[in-house]
Amino acid sequence: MKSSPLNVAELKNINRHIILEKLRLCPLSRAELSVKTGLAKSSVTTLTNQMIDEGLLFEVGLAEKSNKAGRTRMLLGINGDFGYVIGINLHRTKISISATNIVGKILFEEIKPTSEFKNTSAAFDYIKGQISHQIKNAGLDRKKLLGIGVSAPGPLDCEKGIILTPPNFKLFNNFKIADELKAVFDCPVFLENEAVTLALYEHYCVEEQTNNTLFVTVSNGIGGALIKNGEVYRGSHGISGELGHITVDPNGEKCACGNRGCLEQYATLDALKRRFGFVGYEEMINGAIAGEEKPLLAMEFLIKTLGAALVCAVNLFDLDKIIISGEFDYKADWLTARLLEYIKSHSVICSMHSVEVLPSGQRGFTAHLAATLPALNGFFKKSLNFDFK
Amino acid sequence: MKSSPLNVAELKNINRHIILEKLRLCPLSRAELSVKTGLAKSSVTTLTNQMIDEGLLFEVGLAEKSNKAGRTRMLLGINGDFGYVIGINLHRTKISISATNIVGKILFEEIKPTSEFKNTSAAFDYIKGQISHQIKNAGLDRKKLLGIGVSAPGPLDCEKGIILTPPNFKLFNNFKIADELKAVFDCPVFLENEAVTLALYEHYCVEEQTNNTLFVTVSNGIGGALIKNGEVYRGSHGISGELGHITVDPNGEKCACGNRGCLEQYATLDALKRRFGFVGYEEMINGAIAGEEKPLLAMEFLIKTLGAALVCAVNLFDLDKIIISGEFDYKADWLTARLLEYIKSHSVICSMHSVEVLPSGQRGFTAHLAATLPALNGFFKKSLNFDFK
DNA sequence: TATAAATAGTTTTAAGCGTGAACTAATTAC
DNA sequence: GTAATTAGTTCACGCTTAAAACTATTTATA
Repeated sequence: MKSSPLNVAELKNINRHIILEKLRLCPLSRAELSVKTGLAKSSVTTLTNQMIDEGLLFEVGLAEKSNKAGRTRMLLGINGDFGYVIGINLHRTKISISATNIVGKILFEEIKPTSEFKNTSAAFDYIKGQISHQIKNAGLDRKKLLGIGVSAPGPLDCEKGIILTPPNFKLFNNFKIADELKAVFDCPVFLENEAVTLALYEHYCVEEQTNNTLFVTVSNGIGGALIKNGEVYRGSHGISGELGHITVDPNGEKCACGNRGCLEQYATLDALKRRFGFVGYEEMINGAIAGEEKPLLAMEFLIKTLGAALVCAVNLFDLDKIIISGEFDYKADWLTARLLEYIKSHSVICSMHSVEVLPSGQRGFTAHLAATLPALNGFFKKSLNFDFK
Repeated sequence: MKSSPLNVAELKNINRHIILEKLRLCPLSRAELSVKTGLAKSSVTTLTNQMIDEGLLFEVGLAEKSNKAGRTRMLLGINGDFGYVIGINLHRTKISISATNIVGKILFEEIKPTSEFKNTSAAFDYIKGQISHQIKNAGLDRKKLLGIGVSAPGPLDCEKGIILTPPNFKLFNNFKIADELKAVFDCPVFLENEAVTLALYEHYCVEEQTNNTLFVTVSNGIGGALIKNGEVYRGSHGISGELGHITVDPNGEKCACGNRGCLEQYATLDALKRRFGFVGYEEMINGAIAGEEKPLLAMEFLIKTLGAALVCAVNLFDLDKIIISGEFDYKADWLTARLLEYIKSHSVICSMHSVEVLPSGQRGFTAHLAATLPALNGFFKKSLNFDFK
């Protein structure tokens, strides 16, 4: 109801963030910033010098001489030491805690199996204790903690920061994790599902200019995260992207969700194992690539079911990029090429423009580090959400 | 690539629009505007007085006395005479042209069958001529034309304002209607599909606070428009919401889109007629309400197929409201109640929060008038799209 | 009827913003 | 060594919003 109008202070804040966003990827000179942001040279000088004084930026050094006439550019970069963010990845089998500074340098990481904790308070005590301990251990300034990101299995209430009632994950049932962490560490807390954090990774570190990307993670369930022009699309309640419950076969088995023949019953590794009797995905995909009959059958089944759901998503969201992550992200080119083929021949959208299907290809980058990204994103986007209504 | 940073002029513009947006629904006093917008009283005075000078606002009159101490509020309202917008609805069978002023008062409307035009230029000449003629006829000032909205059957390139290649609609094949109209009338032109314009109607004139609403129109095809917090969700290419091609039966008939068993083959009036041999929808729905066996069977078929697609949309978009418009918007309560029931028992989302299914209930308000809304929306939202990147 | 209290709206003043023009700084081409 | 070119700074200016003191108008109360 109440709006957030703009005053001059917020105006400045917004322009500062526009500069920050430009510098996130690589150092730039003041002159380049002026061109790229549209701000006057003098304004860039004022703002950047203030940010340097505050320790948020620093003068990286003179750019290489360019054979062009004129003074050499002084490159400005984001000062990683300005602050750091923490990522907590709550997984069904393990809890991980990690930290990176604002330019993504890893400061610490630690993983522990969930089996070690007998109840919520034990697990949460561990989290609190470990964060404090690691901050001290790494010699970090408590005041420079800019935010905590938490990724957890859905369903979540991202806005309120509550882990609702995830199946097979009783450890944090109905847990107000954002409030709890805020109370202890006095910093912004961002709760997201794992697909969203991985999608943010793709946006932050891999992609240049994505338009409308669906990030699909396949594990126990099948999650989807939609990123539109760098923004996470959220439904009414921050849930959205429940890809796993697209109907693949209206006459299929009953699913816990109330529907029949949901994608999750067909296109997960477990489902394929059950149906086709494989042990691991490597066996399946290698066999399929080699052209063996049985593995090919299984993969065709996967392509047909997952493909059908993706066609539905492409038609509804008008996607131009789909990124596959999770269980099937191994020798994934074979799968993605065939999924693309399926989508191309089954979607109306594809008659109008092209769609890409890509493997996430970030096996070096673990999901637990991605948990830091919502906090990083929060820092970089901070105070940009002024409201029109 | 290039950003649009904020300067003080744009800042003012934004705050002016925040005020305008508040006044769109009902007159308010300066004091109330101050509270609702968050702007200081003095700022509201400055801005509103300027807008009054420009003729955009006017003093409606003193509010009714309220038994409270203090000076009586002077209500401010939007001055309808400030300007007007034109809406052109290009339908397969008819072309309509209409105009309303900025507070929605109808200034003129005219409908003509498409059969009267033998080619594109004849039809477009008619449109140009009629607009000019009607503007003159109604005694309107050409300079006060604030924008033209065009609704047309998809596929469209809304951004570039091009009608692409709609099936069964050869009259405007690959027609750059926005450019053509801009050249003649020198004002902003907004091209949208009909579902979007109707959804905007729902947002502008009916709803108070919608969050995530899917607007479904059923006619020859089945279109969907998603409105999130008053913004139309657009996919990568302004298409999105291709609800009609959600797969309902993977083993169904081949569809022109390349897929099998698309919703459009089941849940349109034509499809139901083919399958169940009815003449009109009235017959079907009245029979179903009366409990007759055959009509009930047909309606159950409709509920199951349309319901399945809606479940898919609910799961993906995390909707909280679905509005049904078009062919089935007659005695629609019966249908919407049953669709809701179906969705509730088949969607994961519904286990977390409630979803509404409503008939659009705007049969008084014709689609051709809705064509004005993109232009109106453009006027009210103007210059609010500053870019972070 | 007078007065206090409350609310609406205006005026004045101040602090802060981005900008453009004029400036200095540093480099290359000739 | 000089001119041309690019990078970056300084400063006056016009603009913004906001806070405080102000006027205007109403109700409650005595």
